[in-house]
Amino acid sequence: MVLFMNDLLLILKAISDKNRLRILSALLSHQELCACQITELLQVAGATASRHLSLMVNAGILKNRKNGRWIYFRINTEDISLDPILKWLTHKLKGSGQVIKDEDALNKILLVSCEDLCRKQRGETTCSKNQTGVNG
Amino acid sequence: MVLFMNDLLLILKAISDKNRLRILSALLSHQELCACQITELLQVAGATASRHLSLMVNAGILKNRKNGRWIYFRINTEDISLDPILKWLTHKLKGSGQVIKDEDALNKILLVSCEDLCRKQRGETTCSKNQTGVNG
DNA sequence: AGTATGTTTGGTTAATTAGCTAATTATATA
DNA sequence: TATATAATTAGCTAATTAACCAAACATACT
Repeated sequence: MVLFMNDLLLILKAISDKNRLRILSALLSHQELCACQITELLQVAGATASRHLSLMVNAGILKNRKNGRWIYFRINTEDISLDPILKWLTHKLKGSGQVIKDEDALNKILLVSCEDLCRKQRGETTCSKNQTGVNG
Repeated sequence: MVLFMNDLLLILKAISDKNRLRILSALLSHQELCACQITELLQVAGATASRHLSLMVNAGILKNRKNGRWIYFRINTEDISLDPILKWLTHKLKGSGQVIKDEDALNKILLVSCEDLCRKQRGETTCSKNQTGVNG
């Protein structure tokens, strides 16, 4: 039960952004993803992905787990009050072109180790400088 | 089925704003409300309420009906794919202090005719100039 | 027809936010 | 202990958005 409308707004704002919806969609089908994998999927600066992720964690939608230098994110399944909206989103997202493209991209990303992924990202200043990678 | 993530984002953005969530909450318990009643509830300029309402109509969440000079808004119950999220929102909003306050305010607003409500609103330039009214 | 009036649209401003780079923090390894 | 490195935070800029007022539009009434 949410006593404050603001808590609900935190959740809603956390999912009403294209990149954050893409993160959620990715995690709906992959359980756990590293920050660097999400960075690679979105093709944004690592700091930007981190901002999105912490916003979603803050809203209670995601949880994270530290494993050495890597941090893995997953959907917060402990809060069962989120179940209905997650189910609704899953249904609404099914068939979306963006989701299909992301699924493809993710499968390629998952073939690369986090070490290699991060090394690649270190080499790039930002995604906007068109370089070939697992995603391009 | 939403083929474009953008359609879903339209819906999500339409409900991830405090004033729009208040509109939705009001319509979840009152079926149909006039633009001037919503303006009075939110205590914003008529133009501002109108903007919020048209955004929600555009997202497919609300429908409107013209009755003479008045325009009545209601939740779009024809799109049954919205049912799950409306139900979830209803549940999440239950007990919220803002919703309770709004419910009180609405009951007072509904005692006044739209004519009187609009006359009152015409007298005010904006809500910020503290005048006594059905809501204050 | 002309006037009154509820709502919407145009135009502006202030606040919010998503993105970047650079600096910092936290962890692993030489 | 020093270095390397994944992720976060700080600080900035550009884009978006919510609010206002004023003007336009649409409907009702004289």
